[in-house]
Amino acid sequence: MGIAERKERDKEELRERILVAAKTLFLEKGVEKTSIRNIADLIEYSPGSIYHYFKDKNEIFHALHQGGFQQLMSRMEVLVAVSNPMERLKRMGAIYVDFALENPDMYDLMFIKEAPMDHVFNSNDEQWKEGFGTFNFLRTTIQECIQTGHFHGHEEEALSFLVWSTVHGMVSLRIRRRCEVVLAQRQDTIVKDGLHEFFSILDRLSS
Amino acid sequence: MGIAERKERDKEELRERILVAAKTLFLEKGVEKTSIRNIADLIEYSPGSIYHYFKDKNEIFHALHQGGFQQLMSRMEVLVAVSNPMERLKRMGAIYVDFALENPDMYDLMFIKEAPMDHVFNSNDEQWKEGFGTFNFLRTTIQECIQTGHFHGHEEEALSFLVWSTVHGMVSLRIRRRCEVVLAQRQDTIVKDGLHEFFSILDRLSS
DNA sequence: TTTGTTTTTAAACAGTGTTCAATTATTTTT
DNA sequence: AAAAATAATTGAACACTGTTTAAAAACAAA
Repeated sequence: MGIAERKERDKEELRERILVAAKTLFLEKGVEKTSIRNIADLIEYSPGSIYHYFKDKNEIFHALHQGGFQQLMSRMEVLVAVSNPMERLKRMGAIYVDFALENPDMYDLMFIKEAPMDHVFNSNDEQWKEGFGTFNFLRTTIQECIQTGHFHGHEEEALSFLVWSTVHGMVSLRIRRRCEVVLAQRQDTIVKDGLHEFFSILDRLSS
Repeated sequence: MGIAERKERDKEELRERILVAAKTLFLEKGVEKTSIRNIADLIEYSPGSIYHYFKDKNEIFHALHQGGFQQLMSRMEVLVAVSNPMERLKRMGAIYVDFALENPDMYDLMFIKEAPMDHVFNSNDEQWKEGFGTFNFLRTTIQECIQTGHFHGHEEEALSFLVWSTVHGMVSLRIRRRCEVVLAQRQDTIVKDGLHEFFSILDRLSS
């Protein structure tokens, strides 16, 4: 019965085409300003047919949201080879910032956009555990830092949140263009410079 | 000619009523989900009449945006009485975070939403100087910290950006509900706890 | 070829921001 | 006070939006 399989493939292919079109438009014009009709036009199908592949617009967003976490997670994989937890922590920050600055729109989708977070939260799919996993990786790294004598007197969970917030804050201020008004002359380097300051603070806390 | 003045006042009053209604709805349902018709309903006028007082929905947003900066700035005013720059820096962070958590939608409007940045940037002078002023206040405070022997080896501008990013990161992750999935059990306290960790890091950098 | 199932479509619904000619209210001039 | 001029307000219309649904088309199985 190769026919059922082929139909399955065809269906999966069209689903993928919708996703590609949606991603293109989302990253180009933003989620809010992209309509189902825009997506339908791009793949040359009727608006209604999209609802055969996705329950609603949120589900399309959700699918792309997941993809982003997988990308970020895969970038982090090289870090398992870094045994020194302080070194790993810093490299993690650099990877995070690089990912955000190289894929600002995807980062926006993942961490900034007013997203259908209800959907993400309610979907009991294993899949958003990617995001969970990335944060947990940060937590265990910081735990190791504490175990090896760094960050004395600090609480692991709150400190992890603080570290995440610091890198997120820098890239999101940059992406949402809040530095432009206030730091016009060094827009391009300010995030890297800020990260550098952050590293030097971390180093100072080690000794 | 008191009539012209009275008309002027009446016009200003209705403008204000539109702003109040818009703010109520924006903070209640979000900017995107508030329609001009909703605002018109609330003040019992027709949708079209709103366009006599504001060019478009963005201009309403923009007016509120400005108001937000003035609010934040006025909260900061008590800090001129704090002479110790390190103490002032910490109190500043606390005020910033409190403002954000007490007015999450207004904060969202000011620092997270992407909509009106072109408008803010293009709108001539005065207006965004509020924002500029607040950041400059942070910078001079940090300058004083450096002058009094703190943050040795750090560069003032990048460090200021880092500090801003840290508090912004925490509150924006909270406001955009990115902690919920990953820090479900202590959502309500995580920002305060994170800020506490931040303060203790700052203290450690002082000595 | 006929039946049954899946995919696709066009039309419709209720909503959106915005524009505009027509109406109403108010002020100024005669 | 009546007429003219000006300003404020309206409701209908336009071109969109996300989503639903009955009907049509496409296709597989009998």
